[in-house]
Amino acid sequence: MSEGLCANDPIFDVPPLPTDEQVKRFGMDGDGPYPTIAPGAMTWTQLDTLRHQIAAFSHLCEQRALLTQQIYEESKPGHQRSQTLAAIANSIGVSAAGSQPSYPGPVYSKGGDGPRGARWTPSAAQLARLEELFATGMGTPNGDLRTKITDELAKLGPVNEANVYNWFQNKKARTKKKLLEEQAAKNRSG
Amino acid sequence: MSEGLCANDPIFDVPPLPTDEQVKRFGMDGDGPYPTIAPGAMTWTQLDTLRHQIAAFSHLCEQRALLTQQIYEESKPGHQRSQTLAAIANSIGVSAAGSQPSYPGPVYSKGGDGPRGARWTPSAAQLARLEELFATGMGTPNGDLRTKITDELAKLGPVNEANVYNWFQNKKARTKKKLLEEQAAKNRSG
DNA sequence: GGTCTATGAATGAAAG
DNA sequence: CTTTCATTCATAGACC
Repeated sequence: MSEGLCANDPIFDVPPLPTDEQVKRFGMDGDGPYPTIAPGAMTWTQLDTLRHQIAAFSHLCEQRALLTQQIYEESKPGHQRSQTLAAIANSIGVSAAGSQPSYPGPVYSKGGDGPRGARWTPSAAQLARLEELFATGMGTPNGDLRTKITDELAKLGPVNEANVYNWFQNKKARTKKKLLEEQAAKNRSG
Repeated sequence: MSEGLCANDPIFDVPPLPTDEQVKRFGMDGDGPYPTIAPGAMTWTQLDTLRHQIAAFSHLCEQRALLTQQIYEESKPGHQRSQTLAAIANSIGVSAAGSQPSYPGPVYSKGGDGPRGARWTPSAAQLARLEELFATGMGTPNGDLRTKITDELAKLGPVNEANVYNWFQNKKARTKKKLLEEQAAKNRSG
């Protein structure tokens, strides 16, 4: 049951869910075919529903991806009908990793105002992955985790750890700020 | 912990997960902050990871839905490609047209339909007050001060905190830029 | 229909 | 983590 979980090659591992055998032995909350052992713990139905939920979202995402691609393709001038999975995968993920990461050399040490380096712009695929990770509730990653994420993103285009760090910092700060502003706005209106 | 589950109007209902209190009383599998009671049952980490995974899928689905809608709308009449489409496509990793934005687009309008999200235009009275505040040497206001200013300006017309924040940011940057240009011009001539 | 300019907004990076 | 800076994108309005 635990193999359908990581549809998207997650950064962190998902511990395997308990097997049916384990559940049978130790029980959920007794609403299933198995005996009650730990009342108050997650029930069998809940666990099963979670699995379904994930499967459903996964399926939805997949379908929407196909649909989106199809609509997009047909909206182009000389559109081609057929769209292979490989092509879709290509459009979503693998873009040619281009040139150098181009992290602006720290400017502080320079006496005058030297020209700053060009700033990093996440590729579409990189942004998608970052958003996904953020949606997951992940905070600013540090240490090995950040390195791991950077490595993964590097397969999708130029990037370095500082970029990843900054992105999460900014994302978090701006999400929070937006929240506070909304609260203030609510006070104003109501 | 149990409220974040059904972010996207799920296909089927999810029974509430056990509350933290329940978990505390009856325990998961001991990898969390709570005592082990039912070894073999789902662990705290597993539960949490499931929630995160669902959140991520949910986010992806949401973005893809927006994209689909945008593409559809813009396939009508002679609509020009909007920044919104590019931004969303960008965020979920679908490569938008041949145009390479090279810069992630902002999203003015959050919703798909309804009045197109128009950008704020300060009323004459608001602008006067803003200029007045800026003339006192005030920098970009934050926190309570920004809320206070926003409240005051709100009496003169529609405005929100982000508008105030942006106005000061832009005002400062462009004032500074103008100064530098004047100096440069002076150096050239003199 | 154009393009030009002023300006609101977004965001990576850096400073505090 | 919070605040600020620098740069860029995108749009409204003026004018042609």
